[in-house]
Amino acid sequence: MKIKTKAITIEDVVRLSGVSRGTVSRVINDHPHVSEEKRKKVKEAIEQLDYMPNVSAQRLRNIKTKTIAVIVSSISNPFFGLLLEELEKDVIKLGYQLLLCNTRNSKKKEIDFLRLLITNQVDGIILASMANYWENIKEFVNYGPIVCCNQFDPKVEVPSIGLDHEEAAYIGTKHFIDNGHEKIAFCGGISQFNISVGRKQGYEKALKESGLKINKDWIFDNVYGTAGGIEVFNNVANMRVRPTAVFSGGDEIAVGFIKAALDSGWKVPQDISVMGFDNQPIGTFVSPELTTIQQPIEQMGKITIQKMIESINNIQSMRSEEIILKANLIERNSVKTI
Amino acid sequence: MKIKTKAITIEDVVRLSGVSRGTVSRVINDHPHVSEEKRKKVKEAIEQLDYMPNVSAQRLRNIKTKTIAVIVSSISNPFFGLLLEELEKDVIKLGYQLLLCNTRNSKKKEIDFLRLLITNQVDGIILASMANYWENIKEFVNYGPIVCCNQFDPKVEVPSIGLDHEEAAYIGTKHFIDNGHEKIAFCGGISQFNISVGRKQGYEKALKESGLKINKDWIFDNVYGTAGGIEVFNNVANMRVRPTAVFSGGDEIAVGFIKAALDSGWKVPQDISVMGFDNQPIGTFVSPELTTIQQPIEQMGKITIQKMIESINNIQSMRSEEIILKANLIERNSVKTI
DNA sequence: TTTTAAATTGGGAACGTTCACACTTCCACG
DNA sequence: CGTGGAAGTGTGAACGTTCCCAATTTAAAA
Repeated sequence: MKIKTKAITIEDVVRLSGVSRGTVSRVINDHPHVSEEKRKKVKEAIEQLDYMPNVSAQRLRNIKTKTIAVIVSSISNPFFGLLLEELEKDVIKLGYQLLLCNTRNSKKKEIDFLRLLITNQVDGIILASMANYWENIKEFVNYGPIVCCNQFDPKVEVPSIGLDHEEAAYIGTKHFIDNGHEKIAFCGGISQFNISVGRKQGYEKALKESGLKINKDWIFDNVYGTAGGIEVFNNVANMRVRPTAVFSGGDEIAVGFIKAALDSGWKVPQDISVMGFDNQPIGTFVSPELTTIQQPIEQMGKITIQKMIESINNIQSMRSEEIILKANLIERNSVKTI
Repeated sequence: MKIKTKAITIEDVVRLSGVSRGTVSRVINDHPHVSEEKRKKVKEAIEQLDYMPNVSAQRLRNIKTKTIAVIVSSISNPFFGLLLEELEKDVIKLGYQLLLCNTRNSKKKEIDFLRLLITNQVDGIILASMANYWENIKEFVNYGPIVCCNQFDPKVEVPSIGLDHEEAAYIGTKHFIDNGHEKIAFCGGISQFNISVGRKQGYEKALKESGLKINKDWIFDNVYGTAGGIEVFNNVANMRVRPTAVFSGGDEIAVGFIKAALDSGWKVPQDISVMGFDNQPIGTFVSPELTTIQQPIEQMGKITIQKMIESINNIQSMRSEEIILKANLIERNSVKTI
């Protein structure tokens, strides 16, 4: 390969255009108080030299990095994939870059990533998953904007954008009830902070509202992945009084449940109805297609970025603020309807 | 929030430790020629002040960013999710960061991202997907290391790590043949550069080797996603002479095909065998579970990072080099065996 | 015309590092 | 006891910007 040539700097532009460094800088940054004539000259010189400002120097001078870090627990989790896709799209439009921070739920890694804020390597951090308790993170708020996305912790002292999990579970459970189901089971998904708690409340609320009894045997906690769904099915299959419907805390759980049911010769939704959560692509790949709850990921991404930019531009605005989004019911074929 | 306090700089360490700036810098960078006594003093001061070097200043001085960009066409594509997970893991270990570049197959965006190299914003770029032809990208090689991962283009003049798609398709097709299948269909997947071409060659090679005729009607090109799989099934269902096995260029295609088959009352694999590609999680969520070809993503990530680091450290080593990995057959239940 | 304000322009200083160089000290060796 | 070289240390310069301030020009108001 060719030897990397010495970079073109602002001084080269100065020489070619015949104006001063200050003026060139003003042109680059679209500042006022530059005559049209010189502005044109500078632009031509920049064009001709294919000059691009050195970002490191700009960062050093400005203390702005035009970079935002996103902390997720696992990039390969499809939910985060979709969320990242959304965040990236919005962030790029505004001239920012996205730094990928994958924690695998390591508390230490999360802290290391948060330190990016202290060292001025990023302008802000989006916490899309949280491995530590807020107590252990809160100090970082002093070093730059943090926005939470996808989860709530009532203690959090920054803007949080997330789903109303209680309402989501309520809608789902209500959908069962409206279609004549009275014996409804609930899988809590992994009890990540208070997401599960909220969902269970929504589930119970819907039951109570319709005068249905809550049966502890039908509530499963810490169910995770397809394996978890299969396990739940095995439990259900062995019950004397079985539920006719299962609200599950994730599409994988639902798919696992359905798979186990079909494998045991059951018919879905005739013998048992199942509802997923998250509206992941898998839901349409299976038969019957999964009725599920959809998170408004696009909206979540948009608002997160908006709040982040606001926080970056006006450090005052970094206050506790919960933005709660509504879930959507996606009706497909895994729920027996009237 | 508290007002962001003025950052602690090397000068603060100088004052507290009572040595010179140069010595502090030497301690920070683990350079020799520092007495144990002063080294200790400096370390204590750093500890006490919780000092962290300003990365922007280091970058400006060093022209090293300790950041690597990864260009992918879509983060939400599960394959890239897995690959990113792997890349991130290895990169972090070496003290680098990962900048996420999502192109959505936009040629312009890809070019914009490649420009990060020119502006010294990253030390290197991993091209995990390629929206442009190599001709239009090659100039960027002059500005820093580029490594290709996940695809080959014979013209590419940098290290490339990828799957031997020809062999992968050969293995898959052979598996059908070894289990008594003689009428085997092929879905090419999206014809992304020469991936599809290689696969088709492997498919044809296996057939020829066993003296089987190639039937053009059974070769489907540009099939994509579950919808594509369904479409292929509809085609197959209407044939007078139907294949008994389908090799598909992606798990989604395979799942779509199976779904359509089951919906039409077919039995899989009794009535028709199906093989996927990529070994995505979906494959285990469906019934029958999908027999598929697995890409060695972990290995691919590891080697990619290794080549990238080599290229960064020794700019000479940036030459054309193809590293071809072997695929794995994952046997599950979607292929009728003898 | 004179005064005043605004627009335009140039150049020094600063951002926080690391590097190159110069200087001192120390020790080994003849 | 002088000499050479290595180890240890401090300081000025440089990396490439942007900001601030002062100087100059221009335009508007009186």
